[in-house]
Amino acid sequence: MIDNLVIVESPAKAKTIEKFLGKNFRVTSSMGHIRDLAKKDFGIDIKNNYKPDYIVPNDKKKIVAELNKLVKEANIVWLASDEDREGEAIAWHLSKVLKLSPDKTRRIVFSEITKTAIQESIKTYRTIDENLVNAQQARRILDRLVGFELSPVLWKKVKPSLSAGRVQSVAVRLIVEREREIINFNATSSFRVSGTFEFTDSQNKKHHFKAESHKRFSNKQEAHDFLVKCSTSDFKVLDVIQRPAKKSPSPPFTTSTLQQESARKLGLSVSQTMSVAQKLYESGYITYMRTDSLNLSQTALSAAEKVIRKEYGDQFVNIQHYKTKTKGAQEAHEAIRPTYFENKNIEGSNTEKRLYDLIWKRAVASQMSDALFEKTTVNIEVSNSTEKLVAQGEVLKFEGFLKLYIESTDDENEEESKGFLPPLTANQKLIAGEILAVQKFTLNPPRYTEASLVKKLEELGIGRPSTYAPTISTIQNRGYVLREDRDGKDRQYTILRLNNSKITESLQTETYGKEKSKLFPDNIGMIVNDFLVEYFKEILDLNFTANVEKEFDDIAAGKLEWTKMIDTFYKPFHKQVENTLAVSDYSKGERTLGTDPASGKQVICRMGRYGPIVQIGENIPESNEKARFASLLKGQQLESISLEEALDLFKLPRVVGEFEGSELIAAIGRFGPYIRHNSMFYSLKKGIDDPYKVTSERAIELIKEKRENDSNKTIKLFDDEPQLQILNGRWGPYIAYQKKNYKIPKSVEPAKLSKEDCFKIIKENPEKKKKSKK
DNA sequence: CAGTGAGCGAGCTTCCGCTTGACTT
Repeated sequence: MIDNLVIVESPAKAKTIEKFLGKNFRVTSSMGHIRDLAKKDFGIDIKNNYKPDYIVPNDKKKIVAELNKLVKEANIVWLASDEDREGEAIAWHLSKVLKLSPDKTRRIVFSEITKTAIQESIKTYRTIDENLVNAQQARRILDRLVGFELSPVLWKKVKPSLSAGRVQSVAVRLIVEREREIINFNATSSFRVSGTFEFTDSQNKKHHFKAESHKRFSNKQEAHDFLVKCSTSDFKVLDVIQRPAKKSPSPPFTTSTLQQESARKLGLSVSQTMSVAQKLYESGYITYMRTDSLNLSQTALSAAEKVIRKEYGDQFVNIQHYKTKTKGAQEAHEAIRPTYFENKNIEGSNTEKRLYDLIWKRAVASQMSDALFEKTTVNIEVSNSTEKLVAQGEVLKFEGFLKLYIESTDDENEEESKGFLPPLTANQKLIAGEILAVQKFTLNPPRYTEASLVKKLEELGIGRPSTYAPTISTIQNRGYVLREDRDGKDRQYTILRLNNSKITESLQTETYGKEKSKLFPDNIGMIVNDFLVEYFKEILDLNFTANVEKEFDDIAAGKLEWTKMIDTFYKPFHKQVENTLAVSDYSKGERTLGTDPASGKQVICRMGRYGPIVQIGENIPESNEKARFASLLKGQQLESISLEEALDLFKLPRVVGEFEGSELIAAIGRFGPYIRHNSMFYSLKKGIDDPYKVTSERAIELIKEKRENDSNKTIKLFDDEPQLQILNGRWGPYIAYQKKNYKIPKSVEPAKLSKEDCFKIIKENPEKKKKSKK
């Protein structure tokens, strides 16, 4: 017999709590939700006032069976799932599925896992809050209705297997719209003037420093005019303004900020971060990693305080409570923090250690004092101009939390850190050194990274800590969005240089637009987005989630009937679905690019069966006219391809010449440009060869080079067994036989292997397991 | 891996949020 059975959501949490509760309590876990809507017929009886059809999914049956067994033995069952909408629903589903009688069931909640909080919750148990459960049911059913009605519309009107939903479709929209802003962005430039100045102080010591113009000069002529004035000007200090400044530490991590910092500092993707954090949590090193709360428990605060006092001293301590500002935050947990602040280091993999270090530093720093600075601004008078130059300096007076932790930013063009300024006073005469006017271009809005997209979604109140990583994966798996690097492009900028009263002009080259691990919309993402925005404006609205959340709050407060809310939403929505099916065309992102100068026929681009294509002319059976097709290259988008680029696609494959009686053909394939000869493929060299221009001489050179390499590749052949080869590969020597490759054990010398030895290795090699499809 | 693009149609796909392994590489 079990006196008290406590059910929480996660096994790691169960283990911790069991320690706090003593012998009369048995703690187990439900592993999250144990029931969900059936997939058949929506799992909702729409005609019967949206009656949900809940089932226990197969992978939860085992857990439910175990729980049933434990419940039978228990006197009292304590439902201790999280203190939020989903947690309340989990408790309710448990009570239904396990058929818990009200007299032996108690609902408890605690928002931090500490002994006092848990013992307190046991004293203040309650019953299940039906209103809160109804708010969750409304949330669940709304998501199911939206997802399962919209997705099939896409199957019929765009492409099978696509998906749409309240969260993912808005995520895709953000990326598509940002890309269009970037495509339509026109960089403008202006000139920024900066110079070095020199003076000698009363002790005869020389100092120099840098200052720059407040004003940006809109063109070269204006900048030049200013430099001309400077060339005959005297310079002196107009005034020196000093003011104190401070910088406060960031709050401890939530899921979203952890994902952002871990991407910036450790280069991890959103899902990598979560799986490493999961490991740390299961090992008991950190608190729960899916949270939107900034709160730290009293116990945690005291522990942090102790560490700071010991390691840095009393003046570094500044214990404070952070308040969550995020829309729709549910605050069922603490912020992410080390379980034991005393543990500065942990055991584990390299990545686990580094992520733990980040979490530890961030949590400790959040309880440390502000960093104090003194900022100095020096205005400099230019005698021949009304423009002033400004020098700014910053001196750190007290390190505070900066001793431990500096948060990174996504801003790639952050101001370089301001340094120390020499002691300047008003009226100090200055001698100008070199003065430069440098052309600076405006920057396009930044593309999203996985982590900055999570940040944006969180700001909009869309999605939850447990779904950020899966959502980011879904939109990539559907092909809506690609995570890619892009090479930068070169551009020239002008520098005007004033030195010894002479102005010289020079051109320099800079790289811009280089991208690393950024999210780009792919063709299908843009087509789906445009379709959904056109026909389902309300759901694609960035505020849709925030709007329905208000109604969920009303349901939770008992002010609104959940079925009524769903009905008000569903009736017009469903009508719109039917209307869309009736009126919309098949959506393939078609765009007319212009006319082909050679044939005078129309050139269009669109989505074809195997991907995006360009098409010249049409298939007209009566006149025997055939359309010509060409696939877009990787990286080209239907959205932005020009007529010229489209026509270029038809120039390949191109016959370059002849060699050994066979044609040399240049083309571009999946792995880049190549030369085909006798059904063999020879890659063109990146950055050197151009498939449109490559000559037959160069092609033959490449073929000979490859043959030479291939002959070095061969270690041993067998006359009586031509299929068997011993070769040298990228990872060392291997055996190739019937299109399969086999590793050669390190202990043997490849060249000495006999035919029999090879077959023995082949036989002993374990058959590779087939990739199982989920 | 080096190309394709018509049309028919059975049977399938799909949501968000709460969890942790079971799977590969």
